[in-house]
Amino acid sequence: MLCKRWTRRKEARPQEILEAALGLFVSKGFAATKMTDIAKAAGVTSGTPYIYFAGKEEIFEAVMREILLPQLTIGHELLASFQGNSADLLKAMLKTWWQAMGESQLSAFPKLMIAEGSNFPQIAKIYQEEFVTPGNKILRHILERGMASGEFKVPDIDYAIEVISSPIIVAMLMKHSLINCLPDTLEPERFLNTTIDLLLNGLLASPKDQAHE
Amino acid sequence: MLCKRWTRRKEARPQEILEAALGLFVSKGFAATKMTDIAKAAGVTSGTPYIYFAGKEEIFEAVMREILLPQLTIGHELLASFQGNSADLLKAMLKTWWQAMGESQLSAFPKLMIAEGSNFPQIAKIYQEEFVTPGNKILRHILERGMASGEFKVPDIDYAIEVISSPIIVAMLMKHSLINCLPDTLEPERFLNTTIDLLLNGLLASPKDQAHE
Amino acid sequence: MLCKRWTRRKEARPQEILEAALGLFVSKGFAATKMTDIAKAAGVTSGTPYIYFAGKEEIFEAVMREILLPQLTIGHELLASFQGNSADLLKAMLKTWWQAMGESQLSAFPKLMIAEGSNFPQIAKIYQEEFVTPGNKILRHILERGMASGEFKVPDIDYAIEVISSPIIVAMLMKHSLINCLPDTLEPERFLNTTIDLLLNGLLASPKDQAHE
Amino acid sequence: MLCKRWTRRKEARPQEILEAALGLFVSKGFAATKMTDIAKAAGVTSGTPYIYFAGKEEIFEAVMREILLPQLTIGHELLASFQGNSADLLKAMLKTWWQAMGESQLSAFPKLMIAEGSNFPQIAKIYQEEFVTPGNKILRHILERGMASGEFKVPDIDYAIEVISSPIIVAMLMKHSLINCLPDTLEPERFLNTTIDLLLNGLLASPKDQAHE
DNA sequence: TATGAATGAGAATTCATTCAT
DNA sequence: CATGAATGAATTCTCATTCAT
Repeated sequence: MLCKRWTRRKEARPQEILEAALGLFVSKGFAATKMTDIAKAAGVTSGTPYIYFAGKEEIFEAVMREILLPQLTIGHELLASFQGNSADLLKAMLKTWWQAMGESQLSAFPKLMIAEGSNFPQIAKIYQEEFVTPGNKILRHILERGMASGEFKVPDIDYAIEVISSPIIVAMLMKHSLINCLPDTLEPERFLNTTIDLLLNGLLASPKDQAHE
Repeated sequence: MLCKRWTRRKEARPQEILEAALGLFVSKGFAATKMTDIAKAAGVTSGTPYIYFAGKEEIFEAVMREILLPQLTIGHELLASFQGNSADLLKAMLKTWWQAMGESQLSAFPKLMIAEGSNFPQIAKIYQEEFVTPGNKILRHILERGMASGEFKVPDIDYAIEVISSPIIVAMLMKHSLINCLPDTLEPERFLNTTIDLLLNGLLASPKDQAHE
Repeated sequence: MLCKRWTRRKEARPQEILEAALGLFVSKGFAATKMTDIAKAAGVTSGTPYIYFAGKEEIFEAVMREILLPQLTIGHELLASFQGNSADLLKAMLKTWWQAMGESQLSAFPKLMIAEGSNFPQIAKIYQEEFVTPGNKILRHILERGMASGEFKVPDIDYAIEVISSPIIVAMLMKHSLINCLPDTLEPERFLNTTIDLLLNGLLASPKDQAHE
Repeated sequence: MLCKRWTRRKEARPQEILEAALGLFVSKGFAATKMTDIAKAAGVTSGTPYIYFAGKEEIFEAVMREILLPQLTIGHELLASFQGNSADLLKAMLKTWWQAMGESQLSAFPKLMIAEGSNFPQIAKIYQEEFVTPGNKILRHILERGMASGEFKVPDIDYAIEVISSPIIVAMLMKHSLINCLPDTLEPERFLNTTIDLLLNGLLASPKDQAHE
């Protein structure tokens, strides 16, 4: 309190505040996170966040812009560089997303948006337009690639995109909800593999399965 | 003072309050719903809900017990009475669930539990134990039925259940979140059909597809 | 609720309500006693007390008038009929008061008046004028009787009255306060005897003591 | 918004709040004192007391700890330093107590504890254990000193303590109750003198009295 | 008379935000 | 820039009282 050992680079402050805020939003939700807690977690006092941000909502938005949105580039990079068939690309993409988001604090974002989205339409809009839609575009690209090569047969591409992304989204939600949690805890590896297997091969037993494996 | 008081709906009151509450929880979330709003929406004044329920949380729980949980019987009835192959049973079950929940206000429950579950572990527990788990059991039953008849090939049944239920859950969430909403609005029929097609047949083009259709 | 076995004499209602109220005031205090509780304890429903009394405060006043004040006659009767020396009369009077009030629910009255008196000056005034003052007059009468006979030597009669009544009052308060309660519980017999001994003989050791006992 | 905010009394605030609270508790009782009143009386707004205290009950407890309990040391100091006979010590002690409590706002404490003790057993316990019991110990000490020197003859020491303290307690109660108040107001000097005279010499006229005066 | 559902003013408490220092 | 004490609007919940039946 009285002694700050080393004078902080002031330019780091906003980033520190955003990281503190993300951690708290993740663990307690937006409404239950007090500004004072964010300040404390960032090592400053209650008034300081207001120097950099207009209020709690703006911090939420900034967290999204500064921390979440940059993750999309990982998907684009994978898409641009991937060599191989489309099934493997889809697998790789889902795994990449899980690693980038599911295994980090960012997995809380779907929950946050679902919980608070309707209270903050402005933020929901940004999330939708700058994260969900681009993400869906990547998926669409993969599906079209697979269809073009004759590898995939996609019944209804707009909706298939939603179906394909659902399991990953649900897995992220489960990490932050107490609920839905199978026996006890989700094993991501098994979950991802099962997801990919089902999405590629379906439930129906058939010659294809034998052929494929 | 200046009132009509007592239009003698009496024993209907609790139900009216629960319905009003559900409507508000659905549209604004639990935290953002004020007790006064519930009262007003039910056509009473602020004190009345407290005659029947101890507080907001208890209203939430009652909504779940009185309105959500009874829906499970629909699934059980379908399961008991269905004659036909397992793929058709799965289709029928997903359609039934969508009709019972997805097309009613109950579709808000997944959202509510995700948003508020960690604040009300007691309620989350009931939801999990009395709704999710029984629902999963029904799905497991269908999968086992299909496996026994040689119709299904299920990679990892515990996780497959989660994967299969994910699209429906996500569809419900989308109805109440502003986000994720493809172009504009979800067409449930197309969504369901796509879901079922993908889950049964997978994405991969193959002889099976031709065979099946 | 639905069946009242025997139709109550309606004239008994107000009295029943007052007795129920006294019991609750005694055990929970005035503020913490809800009108609904009084009604329930009297075997009627929440609206009924209002047929007979204007409100909670009026019930309090009525309890005092109907139940407490009549006790004073016991003191007057003792005073009128007592034959013997004044020390014995004082002893008898203190014991009588203790029996009439200390050992009944009425012992709660001093506590109630102390706790609530300043919120209900009207009631405090009645208590003062119609109970305390007459009680003090009785004591004064006894002291004057003792002084006239040469039995008592009273330093300052107005204040002596207060001193003499204090231990009984405190004993009543202790019964209703959790506090002050010596080792564990007060033995009224020992307390009264000690009070009387001290008030008559004082603490100082002296020839008088030997002479007296 | 339109404020002076912050006249920087800072570390004085808690004390100011306690003093404001004591004043209000004294004049209106605990239940009738609203947090807003305390705040206003302390010159702050409604939220400020909650910065320093968890709620009304904690303020009550703090008032007792910070303002009442320290008074006991006065009694201990007198006991330790007094030279003279035990009757004079008893007189001195009663006068000291009256000055320390009876003539200050602290005289309201017996009333507060009687009125609210049963609603706050925790606080009543502290009052009993840290104030009443130590106070009684001091009295016991004086009585034992007088008995050892042959000056006092005490019939039943446990109960005598209660009898001896009763008049002072009642006097404090009278200051805060509207009731019991002789003609009009109590003259403490006369009350104390009468108390001491009666407790030492008793009512009975006898040779001792002549001898003593 | 009696009922008891409903009223609604009132009190405690919380916390995002401000601004004197 | 940073502080952190103070603000005060907002919200939950209580209960004495009313009055349609």
